Amino acid sequence: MTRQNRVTSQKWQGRAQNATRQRNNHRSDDILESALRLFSEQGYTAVSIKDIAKAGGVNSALIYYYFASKEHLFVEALKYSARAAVVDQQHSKKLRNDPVAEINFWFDANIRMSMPLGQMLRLMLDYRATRKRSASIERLIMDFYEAETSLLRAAINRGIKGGLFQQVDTVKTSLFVSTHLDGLMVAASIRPNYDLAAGFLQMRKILFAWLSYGRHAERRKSGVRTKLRFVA
Amino acid sequence: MTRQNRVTSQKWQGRAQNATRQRNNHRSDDILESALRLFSEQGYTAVSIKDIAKAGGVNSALIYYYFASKEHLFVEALKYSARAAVVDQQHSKKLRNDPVAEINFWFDANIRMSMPLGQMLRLMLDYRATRKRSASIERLIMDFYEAETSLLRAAINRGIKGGLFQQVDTVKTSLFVSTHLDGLMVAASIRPNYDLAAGFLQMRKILFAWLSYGRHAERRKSGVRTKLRFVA
DNA sequence: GTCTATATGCAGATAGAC
DNA sequence: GTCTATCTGCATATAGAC
Repeated sequence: MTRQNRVTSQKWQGRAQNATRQRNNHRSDDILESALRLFSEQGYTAVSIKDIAKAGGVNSALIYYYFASKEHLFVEALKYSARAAVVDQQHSKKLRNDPVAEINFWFDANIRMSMPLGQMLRLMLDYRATRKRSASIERLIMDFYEAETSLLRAAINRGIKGGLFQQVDTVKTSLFVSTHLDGLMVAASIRPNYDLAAGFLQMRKILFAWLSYGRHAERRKSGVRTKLRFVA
Repeated sequence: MTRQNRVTSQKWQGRAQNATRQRNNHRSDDILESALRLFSEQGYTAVSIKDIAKAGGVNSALIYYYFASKEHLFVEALKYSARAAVVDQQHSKKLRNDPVAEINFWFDANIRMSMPLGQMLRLMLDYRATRKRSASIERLIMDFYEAETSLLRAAINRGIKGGLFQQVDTVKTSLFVSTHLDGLMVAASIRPNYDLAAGFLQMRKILFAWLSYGRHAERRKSGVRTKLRFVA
């Protein structure tokens, strides 16, 4: 590693730490956003530094002032996309006593965030392709999927405890949904005219069927008539 | 298009037609297999012609004797992978009167073929990234997904007609499964230590729950006690 | 911080001997 | 059909003026 690499790397780490508290919208952000978009659209090797510079309206040499290398820029773009793709979990807290509404909210949030989610997925796939495993990125990926499913897992758990859902394995069930989300993203990327919204709807429908699978007989016996709000 | 391009292109088309009847294992097949493997592992732009030549044990110039360009080689590798990834549908015909067994067989076949399926998926994603839409490839992709789901759709249909399954939308349901398959493939590519077999099992479980959702009460009333072979 | 100019290497592709 | 040798251009990355 050259002297300049170390310097640039440290400088960036400093900026990254500040990024959360102060919203300094610098050229480096323009670069990151262009890089994220182009990398997710065309893949790492297909995109040149000059492409990114052009798209971001900056000089190509300036990229090397902010980032040590193309590789480094890619990693920072991946981190950037991870921050952008985390689904906002604030608004769902008021729904804590209604698991069905909470899960519906979670799906809506994922539909809204499908663009950054798809971008991040493509970058992660790209990352896996060429580059050797880095502990920090490995951690980033795991944390992302953990954040993605934690709300869902908690909501299902509350639903089970409240007697609304059957006793499913919450870890396996939320992993199932998370995997399907990945499937929706790639299907939307690959298949011509794939209806992403319909895909989400179908997933929700089948998930709720699964969660209440076997509950019908009981409900009928006990005379409880829960309205099935979630059936489309 | 230069003269050589046309010639090479025609020659290849000739070879491709013969490929089904006579198994002439030529250098061009070595090249295709190496190309498929490397493209699926590292992506189109990350792999050089010389990488492919080295992996296939041939001279890099020879690739241009068999293929007009790197682009052409990629497309042929995609076609090659599509042929390799089509799930064998012959053995399932004897199961025609047992939809559950047929669907279980279908899942097993997909697990067995997960490697070529994953390869093809990654190539298709790569194809979408840079290259402009080509009608023949567009067709290839649609045909592939049609072949993937047609057996499943037919089996579900028979299950419904036989009173085994509830009246689901067979198109939406099989699209759901197909989308989930994509999700399983990318999850296995991206996530560290992802358990692909467990993912398949969970999908199957939830699918069968969905297919018999609402049937329990009826069965209980009529006294029919179908053994739930499909529950793990 | 931002620019111009450029070093260096490797990629895709071709010519032509055998 | 298969090889060696090579052309051409573009990519990453750097030097250094302002």
